[in-house]
Amino acid sequence: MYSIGVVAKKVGIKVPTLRYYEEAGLIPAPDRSLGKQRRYSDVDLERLTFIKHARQLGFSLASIAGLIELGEDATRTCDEIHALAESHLSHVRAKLALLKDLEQELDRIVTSCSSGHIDGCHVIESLAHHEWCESDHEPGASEPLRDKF
Amino acid sequence: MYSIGVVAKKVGIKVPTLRYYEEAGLIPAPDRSLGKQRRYSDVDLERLTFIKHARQLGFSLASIAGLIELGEDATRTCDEIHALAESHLSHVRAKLALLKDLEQELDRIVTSCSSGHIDGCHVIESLAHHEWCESDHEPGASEPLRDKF
DNA sequence: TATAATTCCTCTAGTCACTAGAGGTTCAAG
DNA sequence: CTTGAACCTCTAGTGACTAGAGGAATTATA
Repeated sequence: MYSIGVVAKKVGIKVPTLRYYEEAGLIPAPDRSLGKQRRYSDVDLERLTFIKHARQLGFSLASIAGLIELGEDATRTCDEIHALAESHLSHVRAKLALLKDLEQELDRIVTSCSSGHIDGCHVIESLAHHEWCESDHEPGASEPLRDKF
Repeated sequence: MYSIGVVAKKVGIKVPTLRYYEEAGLIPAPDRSLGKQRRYSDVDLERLTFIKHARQLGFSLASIAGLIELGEDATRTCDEIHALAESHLSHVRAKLALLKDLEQELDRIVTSCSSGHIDGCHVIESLAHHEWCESDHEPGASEPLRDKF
C-alpha cells in the first residue's frame, strides 16, 4: 500500500494530477487509511502506469477511458482497440505533416533575417502576409496547431 | 468598414474568437456603428491577418502580443524579433522530434496487432509497459505532448 | 414602409488537463 | 509526545477558445 506521494514519484504523475484522475473517473477511488488518506495498491499502480504511457503517446483522457473500458470487457475484440489506436496514429501523422511544413516556414523566416538590418523586420513582414497558410492544407480547416487527439 | 461577421469570413477567425482577441488586448477595440456594433477597418484586418498567421505557426497569444509590441516600437532591433522566432523554431523542432518517435512507436503497436487474435491485445499490453517513454527524452520532463510555445 | 430573417450585442458558463493556494488534519521519526 | 512533512478538501485560475441565453440592430424581402 502506497501513499499518494510515493505513487506520484513511482509513476511520474504529480500528486494533484492523481487526485484529478480519480475525480475524473479514470481510476477507481483507492482505499483509505484510518485517517482517510489514500492508499494505493499495486493494481492501482499498474493502471496509473498505463495511463501515464498512454498520455505520453498523446491519447486524451477520454480515449484512455475508452481504452480501459474496452480492455476490461473481455467480450470485445482486439479490433476495436486496434481501431482506436489506428485512428490516433492517423491524427499523429496529420499533425506531424503540419509541423514539418511549419518548421520549414519558420526556418525560412528566421534565416532570411539573420543579420540585423534596420529597415523592416522580415519576421514581422513574413507573418503579415506569407503564403504558407493559404496554399496548403485545405483552406476551411483554419484550425491552428492544437492537440486534441 | 466591415462587420464582425464579414471580418470573420475574410480572415478565417470565428466571431467569438474575434471578440475574445479584443478582450485579451491583442487588437484595439474597433469603431462602432450607431447601434454599437463593431466596425473593423482595413488596418484592423491587417493585424488580424497577422495574428491568424502567427497562430497557425503555433505562436501563443502572449508571444504574438510581444511580437506586435516589438513591431510597433521602431526603436527595437530586428534582433529581438529574430530571437523570438528562433526560440520558437527550437520549440517546434523539439516537438517534431517527439512526434516522430511517437509515430514510430504507435505504428509498431498498431501493426503488431493487425490480425484479431483473442488472447490479450497488444495495444493494451504495449501501453501497459513499453519502453519508449523511459528510454528517450530525459526522464524528468514527463510532460505529455502539449502545445505551450 | 412594414415585417421577417439574419446578424449582432453582452454576459455567463463550459471545455481540457491540469496547477496553485488556503486552511486544516494525519502520519512517521526522533 | 512533539514536531514537521505529507496529506486532506475545496475553490479558483490557466490558455484559447466555444456555446448558449436573451435581447437589440441591421438587412432583405414583400
